[in-house]
Amino acid sequence: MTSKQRSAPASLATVAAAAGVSIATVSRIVNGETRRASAETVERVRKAIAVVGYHPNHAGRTLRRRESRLVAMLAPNLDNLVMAAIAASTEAALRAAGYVMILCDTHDRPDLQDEYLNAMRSQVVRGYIMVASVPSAGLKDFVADGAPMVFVNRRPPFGRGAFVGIDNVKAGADAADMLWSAGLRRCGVLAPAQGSSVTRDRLKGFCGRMRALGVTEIPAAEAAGRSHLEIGYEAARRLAARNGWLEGLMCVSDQIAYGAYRFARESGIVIPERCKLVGIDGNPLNRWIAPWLRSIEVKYEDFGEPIVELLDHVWHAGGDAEHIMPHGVA
Amino acid sequence: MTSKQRSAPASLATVAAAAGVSIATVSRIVNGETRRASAETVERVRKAIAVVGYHPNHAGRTLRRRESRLVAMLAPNLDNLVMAAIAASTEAALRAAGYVMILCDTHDRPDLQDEYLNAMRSQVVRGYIMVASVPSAGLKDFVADGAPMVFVNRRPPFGRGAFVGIDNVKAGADAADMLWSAGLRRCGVLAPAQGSSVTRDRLKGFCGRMRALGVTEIPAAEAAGRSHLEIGYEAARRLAARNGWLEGLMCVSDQIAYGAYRFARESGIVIPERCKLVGIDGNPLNRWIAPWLRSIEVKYEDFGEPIVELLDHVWHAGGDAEHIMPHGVA
DNA sequence: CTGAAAGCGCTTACAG
DNA sequence: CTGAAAGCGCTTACAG
Repeated sequence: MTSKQRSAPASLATVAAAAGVSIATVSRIVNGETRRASAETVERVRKAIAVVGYHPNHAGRTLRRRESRLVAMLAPNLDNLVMAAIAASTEAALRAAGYVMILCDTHDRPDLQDEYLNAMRSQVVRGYIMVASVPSAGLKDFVADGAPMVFVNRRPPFGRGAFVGIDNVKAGADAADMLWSAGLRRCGVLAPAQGSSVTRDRLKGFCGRMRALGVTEIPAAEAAGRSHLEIGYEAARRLAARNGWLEGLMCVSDQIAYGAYRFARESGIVIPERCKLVGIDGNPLNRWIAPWLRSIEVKYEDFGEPIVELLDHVWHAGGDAEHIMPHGVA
Repeated sequence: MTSKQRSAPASLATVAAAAGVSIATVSRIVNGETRRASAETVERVRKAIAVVGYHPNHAGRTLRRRESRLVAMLAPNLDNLVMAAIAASTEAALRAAGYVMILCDTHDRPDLQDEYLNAMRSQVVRGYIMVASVPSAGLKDFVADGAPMVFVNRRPPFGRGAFVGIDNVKAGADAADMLWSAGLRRCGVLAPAQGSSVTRDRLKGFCGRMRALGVTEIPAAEAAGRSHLEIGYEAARRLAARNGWLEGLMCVSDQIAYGAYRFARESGIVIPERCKLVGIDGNPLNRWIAPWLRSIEVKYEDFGEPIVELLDHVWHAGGDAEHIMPHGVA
């Protein structure tokens, strides 16, 4: 039975004393360098470790090695299954490589992003995974300093950097094809007001393809805000007020489609009979409760591997790099 | 312009040399002890900090102080908006109190939970927030050792510990009332097979209330698995196969209701006309795309504050404690 | 095969 | 008001 009193935790010195060997020897054995020690010593140290209940203290190791096994992920929010899928897969890939991921919620705010960047540097993290980063003074400094970074979804805001994401221009074009091949000719677009590179590219791809198909007029509505749900609702309201209900709507993200769906329902419009919705992201909830939504599928649960690969690349080779993920048409 | 070469980061010693003062003085000023230094010295040090680009290294501080500002949250998954809301609010509350949260995804697996507990102890974290923890050997040891822990949603598995969650028995009873007051008399229950304390309490409350209302037969179906979506689908299938479609279904969680909804749709059953669904959790997506679901509302975005309060309690006062959160009937 | 020793960056009584 | 010094736990050439 373990005592309920908290005593000073055992250190290498405690183990060394218990085993009657030097600290250096214990350190080597703890770190798996067992071939350079006699079997008998290894055994004695192992026993001592169990007896005194030793657990390594990474502060000491980090201080000495000048690097930790921590990797920071900065994400704009957690309330989106897209983020959850990216975070979960990256966490798994990092863990498999022996790293621990710290997930920071920046709320899409530059000031919080900088606060976290500084906090993470103080933790001596080994790398930064910036999911949908926002341009900020601190980020600019980190990039200039050559901090090991991988950007996800949104492209590096200051040029340099590794990138993992889909071809958003193509995804937008595919969304156009989806509506077109369903026979719809008069379609609108719903998007966030202050678009990131993601939004811009998806719009560009969609409109480009539509024009190539001979469509000259593409009604569009935007709305500001942080929640794509609310953006979708408001943009749908504006578009309907201006252009009435169109045959189809291309929504820059599935969450925007969810918002548009709600406004349609409240307006007595039946989706998809009266108006077809197409989104981008392939939200995993679609097949369960949003069967009315057709979406460009992105396998965010596959992002973890290439993200860690690129981080590795940044560590060892350095220099820019990108990994474009495939997307599907469900 | 910052150099693109990475040089050794500035330490207190760098600053001290640049300012022509001792390391101790710089340390004091960095830590805000400015009243014990002359204004002139403070100014000189501040300037030196800016010039050499100093940023504190927490490894050194943690080693010396024998404690960090890190708090670990272990959660069974991220792919549920319930978790996202708890994580986001806790992160905000911790940040306001000067702590940094590390979010770990245990995938509801005892082995991973133990792996993370050990990793977090090595990071010298100051506390552990166990969201829906699972019983494990490591957890038992940590509890016995008196590690500072707050349990969320699921009760402490080994007796001792602080707890934040709702009154699940009452929530189950409220769900029963919801169906009853809608005039439904023949209702079934959908639940996960290996129920946690959450599931058990919700079922207990529901069945107890139903019996009190004179209902003697309550058809129930269970299914195993990790995904409540799939559990809901499968349990609905089993119940329908055994009892046909009932008037109403009480789903232990909203995610289970989503699963049941899909099975109903695939079976040509119209929800809610043919069968009413009641869930528990108040998933924020309901109002957007699941208007057919009535749910017992839980404000998970309010959990952060009491969680941090209880952690504080554990640190200072110690001993068991609990904070029961209210829930609503939407 | 093993150990003594230096040093990572920081804090903190203590002395002055 | 300021500094010299010890020490937190660990790793790692180096010597033997």
